[in-house]
Amino acid sequence: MVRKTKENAELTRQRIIDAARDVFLARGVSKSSLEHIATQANVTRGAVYWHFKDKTEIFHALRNQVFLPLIDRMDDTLTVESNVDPLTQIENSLCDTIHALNQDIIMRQTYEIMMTKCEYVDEFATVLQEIINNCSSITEKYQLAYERAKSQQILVTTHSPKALALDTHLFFGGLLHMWVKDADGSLYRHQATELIKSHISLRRK
Amino acid sequence: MVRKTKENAELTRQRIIDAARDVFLARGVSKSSLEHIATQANVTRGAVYWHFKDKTEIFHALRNQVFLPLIDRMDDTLTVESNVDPLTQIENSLCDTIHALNQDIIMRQTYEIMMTKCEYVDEFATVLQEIINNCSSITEKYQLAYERAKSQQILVTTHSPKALALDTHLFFGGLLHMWVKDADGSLYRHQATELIKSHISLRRK
DNA sequence: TTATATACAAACATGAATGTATGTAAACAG
DNA sequence: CTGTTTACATACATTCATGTTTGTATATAA
Repeated sequence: MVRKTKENAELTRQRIIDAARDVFLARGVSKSSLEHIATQANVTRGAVYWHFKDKTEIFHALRNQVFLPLIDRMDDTLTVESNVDPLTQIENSLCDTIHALNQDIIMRQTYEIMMTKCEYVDEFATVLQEIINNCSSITEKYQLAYERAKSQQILVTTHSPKALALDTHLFFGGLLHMWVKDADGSLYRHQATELIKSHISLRRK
Repeated sequence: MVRKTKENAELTRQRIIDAARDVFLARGVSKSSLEHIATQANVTRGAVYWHFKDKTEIFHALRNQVFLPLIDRMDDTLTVESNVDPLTQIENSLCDTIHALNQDIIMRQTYEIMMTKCEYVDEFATVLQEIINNCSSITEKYQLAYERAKSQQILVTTHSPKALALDTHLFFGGLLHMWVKDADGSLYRHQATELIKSHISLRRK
């Protein structure tokens, strides 16, 4: 009953990734065995080992499916020439991410895994560096936007675009962490966009 | 060669906790076996099981040794009647925490374990709730301080103390996360206090 | 001084998880 | 139509972690 067609094989590969997300979320990455994942995907470990070298490879596939598109998206809202002012651009970028988290279960679960169900040691330690690098590039985008805002004279004059960019990035990083941990939504999720707007309006002249 | 005196036993207990911190940091909590911890502490698993029920109990002992004093300390800087203005009080509270992180290896390592080397599932899931609760109470302290600042008319008038408190808390949460991840210190650690001062000065009238 | 509880070490039993090796039916190429 | 490769399932070997049990020397209480 084996030897599926190519498309069918790709489908089981995706099923394994989806299963891994569920299992990682429920048991944490390190306590998830490949047997758990295989069972959840209705296959055996044989199939898992056929498609992936080990758990780490599944983890990266899982992560990339969500984060690679996301980075592109943030770039879009921030760098594209648009008719909205730069401060609104930043605001939109942040709100857009929150909106995406609200809509997309997969994205939500993936974030939760990365932030509270994974230990960044050994083979996962490199991910931390990737995260740092991403943060730096995002902060630069913020800074550029704030500089545009400054030249348009809609920005407070007391602070440098760089300092404001870092502050915004740290604020949003913190918000994401609390958003994820606030599972019932009562503390942060329900007012996330308001917090963002408030944050941005604080630096509008 | 066994049966130490009471003080001596308490000493090995502490040695086990210290060993666990090292091992957790290097291998992550779930991949740390009690054998690893015992070896690092120069005892056998027998000693570990004598002092602790299981790994979870070591984890909590580890955590409490750092976080219980820390919470008290934050309360002190924020609530004590002092001669500095409330905005400076908040600033000092944040800077004080950063300063403590810089000075205290144990605190630094414990933070790192909690933020990047632990999976919050099963028995650790309750810790997440504790974290949320702590966050809420800290945010309240910020809010009270901002309200005092408002009544002293040193606060920007455009934003509510509550919104500012949340923004500050999210900023600082984000900063702590990046501080911990920025192991070589080049990106966030070296300018942490400046970022805090900049953050606070943004809301000074 | 002796009995008992303490503070461990050492041995044992069990259960999992991993990686690999082997088997196999069906897709696909020629 | 047939050989080969694909996409898995199954079986095997090994390692490792856990919890418990038992042993034991010594501090300590009575």
